[in-house]
Amino acid sequence: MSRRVTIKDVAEAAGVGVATVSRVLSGGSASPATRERVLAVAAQLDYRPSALGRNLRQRRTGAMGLLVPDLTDTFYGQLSEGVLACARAAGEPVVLGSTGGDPEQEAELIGMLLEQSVDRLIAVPSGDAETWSPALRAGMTVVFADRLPTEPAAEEEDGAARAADDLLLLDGLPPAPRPRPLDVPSVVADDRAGIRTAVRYLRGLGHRRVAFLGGPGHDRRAAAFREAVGEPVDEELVVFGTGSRDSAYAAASGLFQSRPDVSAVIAGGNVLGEAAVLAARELDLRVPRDVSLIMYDDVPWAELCSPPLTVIAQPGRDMGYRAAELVLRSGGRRPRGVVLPTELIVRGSCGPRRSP
Amino acid sequence: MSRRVTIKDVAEAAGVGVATVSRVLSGGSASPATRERVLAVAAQLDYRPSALGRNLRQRRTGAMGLLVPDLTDTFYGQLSEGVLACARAAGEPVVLGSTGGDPEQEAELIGMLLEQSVDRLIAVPSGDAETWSPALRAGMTVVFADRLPTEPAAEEEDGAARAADDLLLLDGLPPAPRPRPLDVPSVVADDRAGIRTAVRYLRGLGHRRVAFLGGPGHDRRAAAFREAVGEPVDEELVVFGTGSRDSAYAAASGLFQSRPDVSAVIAGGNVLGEAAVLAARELDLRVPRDVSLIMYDDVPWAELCSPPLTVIAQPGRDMGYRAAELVLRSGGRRPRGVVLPTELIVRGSCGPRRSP
DNA sequence: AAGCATGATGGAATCGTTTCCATGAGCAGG
DNA sequence: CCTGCTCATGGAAACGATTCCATCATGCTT
Repeated sequence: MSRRVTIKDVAEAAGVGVATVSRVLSGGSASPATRERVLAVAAQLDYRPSALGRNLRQRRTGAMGLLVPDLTDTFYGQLSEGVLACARAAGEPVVLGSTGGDPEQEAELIGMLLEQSVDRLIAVPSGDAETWSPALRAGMTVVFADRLPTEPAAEEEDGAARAADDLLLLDGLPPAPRPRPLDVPSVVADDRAGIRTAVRYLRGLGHRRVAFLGGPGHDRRAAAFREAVGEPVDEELVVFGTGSRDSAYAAASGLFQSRPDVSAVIAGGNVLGEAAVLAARELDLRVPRDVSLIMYDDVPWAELCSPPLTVIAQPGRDMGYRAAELVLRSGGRRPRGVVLPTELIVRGSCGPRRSP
Repeated sequence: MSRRVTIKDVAEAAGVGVATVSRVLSGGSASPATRERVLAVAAQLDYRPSALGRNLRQRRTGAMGLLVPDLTDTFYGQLSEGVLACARAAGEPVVLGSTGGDPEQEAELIGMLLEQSVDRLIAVPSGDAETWSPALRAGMTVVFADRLPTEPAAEEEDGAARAADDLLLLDGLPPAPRPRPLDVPSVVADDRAGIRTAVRYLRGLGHRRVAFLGGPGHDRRAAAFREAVGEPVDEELVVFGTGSRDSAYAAASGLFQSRPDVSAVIAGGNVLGEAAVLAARELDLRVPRDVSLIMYDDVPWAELCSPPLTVIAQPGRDMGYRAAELVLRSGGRRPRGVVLPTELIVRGSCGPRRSP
């Protein structure tokens, strides 16, 4: 097989120095005549610059990293598509990793990216600030999407509303700046508004016992839930799975069995929603007759369900795209956080509370 | 910020040459004393070898490429998870691209991977042999998953059964070897068996007019369908969408409207299945009373549908994992093609044909 | 004891690009 | 006509690893 065509070959064939070829190809200054000749020769030789040489010289990979918990989760599929779209537009490759929601795997993947000199990363974080400090210390430009790292046991200041507070609302006034543990931009959904709308909607249907079914990384949503419910919430009504489908199912099933008085459930993610539907069916609870259900993520199959699922839609694709934009525009000032709006899409999985 | 620790730093700190450090770190020979000292110094300095230098020297990226049509499609999410799992086990990064099912984008992404010197690629191909020849000419190790590239208008030899023929059946005798246009290993599902089982099952329920609803890359499945049906099949009953959800919906809706006599449909992928359910509902066709439905891919939400969908399950995750294994074991002899078994999972979307 | 084999070791070349710097040509102003 | 400036240009260094090869020490054989 023939050797790869290098810049040197082009230089020789065009009768110029390698420096000139490099300049022409990367838009530096050169006389029109030379430029044309070099371009012609390069095209004729089918020369493709090797990213390897460039990367080494510039001490960085062009690539951006992408870390998601699970590609099987449609929402992360959407988010990834957004990132990929933006990356393609920018001509950058994307190095993908799936953490399985496990901080340890996440840390390992971060190490791998570091070794690859990937210096831009979009992540749906699973670990805490400690997991992320190596990346930040190494000077990586990180943007979090969908979630923020769990805060390392910070003393509560004023309760639930805290975590969501210090983000620049997309179309609101910037709230008083308060230092965050990690100074990393993020792109997340407006969980407070989303959950509030959902809770109000359920309240309007007469539901008093509303439960929240969450997974890893849904702390902010749970907090928003507590806040929206207002009165001190029965903590038995906030249950968490660990991320796997099995554990989500167990959590949902456990909730339904231990608390038959809940008449409505908000699921913090589509995997949880799926589990809730399955668990309800298994326990002969009819949706929405016996229990109303609202789930996060407007995945395509929400409409196929029986009944079609009422959802809190968050723009997964946009989220990925904007996160990628943010990570690309690493120079200059950029907003600390972007909050994307959610939308309650009412379908058929919620009904009025039946009087017991 | 402090400079990156290089192999030279380690060498100096340990009082040895860089060559020795390199040898120690990559398992070459060295005296126990030196080895220990180097290791200690490296650990203390928190030295991480840069992939950049290594890659340039070895003229290849460690990374493996992964090209799928659409991450929003749960099946490709599963497949990707499989690839990622294997890659992680091998300690290799994965560069991801989403082609949108568009040969042009695919070609572009191949070019990008070539530029990155990614020399191992797992792909769900969208283009034909011509799209793929640059990659192969450049010496890339390619493994196709889920599909084979569309054959460039080869003259038919013996009709439908052809494409599926020259693959080494996983647990069968190797059929007579016949040259294929592209000599690329592949991992695909046993579509012939899968479709045959599905068709027989529907036949058993009394259905005579069975239609096939396909998308891009489902040619082999369509061929298997024609073969399974046996008698020369009404070509109006084999309809194709172009890959988008809209086009899938249009195809399904068109089929139902133009041919009210079809009593059962086999969808070649979960996006098509979804479209079929939606279209049927829109046209007030009840599943399975008015029309029976079998769809490819046992995605989690198949069970949530109303009624739960009978599916042809193919092991997406395994498919990805095995493809990755194949691409890693690029040295030595490896099977030309691996065919993974499918399984008909009967749920509730098929019923007996109603006498008209 | 001399010669030879073996194994550890370090210097230097190499990979393909970008970029710094020196050089030389061309041109305008004095 | 000379000086100084601009601009195109090419040589060479740098990036950080691997790997070839020469060197040297050690131990064993004859």
